[in-house]
Amino acid sequence: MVGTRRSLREVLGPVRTKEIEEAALRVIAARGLEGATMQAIADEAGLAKGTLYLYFEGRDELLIHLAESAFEELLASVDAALSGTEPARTRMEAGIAAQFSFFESRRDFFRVFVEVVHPGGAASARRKRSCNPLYQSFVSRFARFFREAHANGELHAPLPERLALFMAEGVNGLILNRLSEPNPPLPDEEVRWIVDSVLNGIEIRRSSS
Amino acid sequence: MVGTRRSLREVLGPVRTKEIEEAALRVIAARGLEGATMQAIADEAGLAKGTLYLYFEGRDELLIHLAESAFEELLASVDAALSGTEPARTRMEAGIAAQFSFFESRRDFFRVFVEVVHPGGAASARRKRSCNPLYQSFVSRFARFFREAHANGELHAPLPERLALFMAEGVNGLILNRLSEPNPPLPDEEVRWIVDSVLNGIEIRRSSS
Amino acid sequence: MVGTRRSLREVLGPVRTKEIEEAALRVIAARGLEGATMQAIADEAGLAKGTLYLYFEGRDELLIHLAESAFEELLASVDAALSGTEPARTRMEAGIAAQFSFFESRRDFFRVFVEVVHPGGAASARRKRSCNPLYQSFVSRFARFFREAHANGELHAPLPERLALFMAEGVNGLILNRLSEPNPPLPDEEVRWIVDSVLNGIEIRRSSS
Amino acid sequence: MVGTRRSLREVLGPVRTKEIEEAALRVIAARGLEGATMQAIADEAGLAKGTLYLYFEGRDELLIHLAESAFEELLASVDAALSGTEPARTRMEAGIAAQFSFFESRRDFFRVFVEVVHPGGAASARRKRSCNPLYQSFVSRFARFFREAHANGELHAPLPERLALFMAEGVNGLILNRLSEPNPPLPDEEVRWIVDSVLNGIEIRRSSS
DNA sequence: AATGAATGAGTATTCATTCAT
DNA sequence: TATGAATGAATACTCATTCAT
Repeated sequence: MVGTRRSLREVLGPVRTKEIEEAALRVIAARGLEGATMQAIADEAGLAKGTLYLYFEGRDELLIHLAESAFEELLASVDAALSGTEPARTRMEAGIAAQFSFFESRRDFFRVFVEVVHPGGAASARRKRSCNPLYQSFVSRFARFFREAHANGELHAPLPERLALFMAEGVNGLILNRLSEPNPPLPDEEVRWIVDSVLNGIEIRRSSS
Repeated sequence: MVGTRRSLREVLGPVRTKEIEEAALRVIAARGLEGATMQAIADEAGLAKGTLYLYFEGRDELLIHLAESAFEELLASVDAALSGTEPARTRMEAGIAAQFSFFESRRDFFRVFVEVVHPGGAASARRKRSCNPLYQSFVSRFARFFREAHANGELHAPLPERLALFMAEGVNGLILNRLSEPNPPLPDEEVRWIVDSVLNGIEIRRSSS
Repeated sequence: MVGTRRSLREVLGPVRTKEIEEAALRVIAARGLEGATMQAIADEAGLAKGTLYLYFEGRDELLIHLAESAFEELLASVDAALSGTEPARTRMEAGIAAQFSFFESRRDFFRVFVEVVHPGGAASARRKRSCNPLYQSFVSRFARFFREAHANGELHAPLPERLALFMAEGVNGLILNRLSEPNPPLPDEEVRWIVDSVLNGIEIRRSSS
Repeated sequence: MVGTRRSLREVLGPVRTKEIEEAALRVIAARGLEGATMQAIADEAGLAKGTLYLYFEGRDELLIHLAESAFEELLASVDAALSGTEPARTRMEAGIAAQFSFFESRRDFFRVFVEVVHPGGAASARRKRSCNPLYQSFVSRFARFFREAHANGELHAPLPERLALFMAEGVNGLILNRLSEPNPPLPDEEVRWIVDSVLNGIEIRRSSS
């Protein structure tokens, strides 16, 4: 009995936490990051404003936690995509496709991601810099992939970290752009085109016959 | 003499405008975009709050003007770099180097750039969406370059706009990253590496003997 | 008990609203409409500035609500006075006495009344013009009275709306004047004198013997 | 020569003063009293903001002076109308007609009149109470008229000051109302109706057969 | 005498956070 | 645990007034 009670509490906490996070996500989707006031989140969650502070220290912590939760998903799906025994090209396509689908399915969260992630961005005075590691760990997945493929002799990637960052940001730019495009191409096509361009290069080499 | 007097006054306007812009830039550098309150900018400029409103209609206009001023410089230098008769590789290196040096010399402004430019970002509700064209015109310089090089047979760039965006964002990512690196490589090296990677591709093609 | 608690909360809203309105009234009395800043009202109410916004959407809404609340009282008492079966003279005296006592007991609010009511007044750009109907409905009570008395053959009032307005403003002028008079006559005397003058006329008609 | 110079100065002062007052009047007409900022008045007058302070101590003094100037006109025309040897009814009609035409020809100024004149009105904290006398002197013209007509045996006006005030305000109410009427009657008709009502009274007296 | 750049106190309003219930 | 009333610091913006030129 006592055990039941205790576990109820222990279970309720994470549940409420999740509810609040999801409410916050919906609010951000609808009204932007700036419009995501504590009141708006509380309303959306069907809770009182003060209750939010029982589960999060404050607004900043809530947003950071939001980003972290989302990132865990992203990392998991990128990891799954990049690992395996297929050729590097195949895995790279899968990894970037994962990046695409993550942000496409949460396009509204994308802005939070961008803002929370870029260190020193807008509200950085308040927000802890510690959000950065999130992005680092995302990028570093690709970096590891490049490093291994380089070691394998599959890819020529002597600067895997930089390459990973370059790719990640370039892809993000494309995804962001898609948000404002009326009829963007299918994600898969875009992924294939990116990977193809980067792997093959875009320079036309004249055959010295 | 009278002419001198008059010109003094006429000159003061642009000077103050510039002073304020520079103060704003410094504040943004130190405290982020959100921390760039009118009071903080006025303090930094050694002026009274109200004085700012003699030169700018309001905060939004000031920030937009800031971005525009900077962009004009960027566009001019990118244009100069990309035009010419040298081979595509050379010009591309020059163009990206221009992008590098622009942001390296104004690294603090980078954030404004990013935020003002990305439509829908944090404070976008207030800001006019019209800032977007700034970024568009920057990217479109590279797009045009790719389109022409594609027509020339110098590059394989069937989707020049997307490629330009991908490159621009990728490069921005690298620049941004440099801000937090203790000892970043020389910009020129980094530029060469990027261009090389993109032009040649990173896949190692086995000779089919 | 639980019911008591709940009703406590539900009761607090109107109470606070009333408190704020009364504080606002006091401030207006002491410092004029323009001096009735949100800060001043909050101070007078013993509340924080922000609290005011929990009960009123903003300054304009507060002032309008103030006027409306007061008007409802006025209308009710004028209605009661003008209706009935007594002779027109008696009811008219009662109606004007109601107008008198309303403004005498709230002399400080009089200014709000005047300003809020007169369309196009000072701060009218902000305020919705819709306040006007308040005054209209007050005047129209007298207009109806005159119209009916005219139909009855009790009074000669072929232009009841104009007459009502003329009377209302004339009486207001007298009330306003009383505010600065050291020893104004008793309201009742003044009312009788007004009604007498208007009903009998002031011209001395010589008997044509 | 010296004399000429000096007189130039002496003449310029009043001229500028007049120019500024007229500019102020135009601004008030167009933008309301609250919109009559020093800048707006200066622009309208084709002068610099600072110049206004050479002719008026400040905004309040300017507005008061404005009211005073206008009142002098009003008083003169009312005086002319009320004096004479015609019967009281005729002179009273002329006096009220003067009041009508004054405000009809300066309808935009009417609001200033109302606000500046009513002691304790909106901005009264700043404005000196001394504006009141303006209104007093206007009203007192009618008061004197009633007193004399009472003494003459032409009118029954035992309380001439109150009657004058009552009439003045009542008439003002009608004028003000005309501002928002689409097709107000001719002023002369309205004047005749008012005077007739007040002189004859509106009560229908049954003949005691 | 005339200017207009500079000032800064003052305004309404927002919202993260606290705490008594 | 949950509430939501209360808070007050912070923000953008206005405008009467001053004063060096």
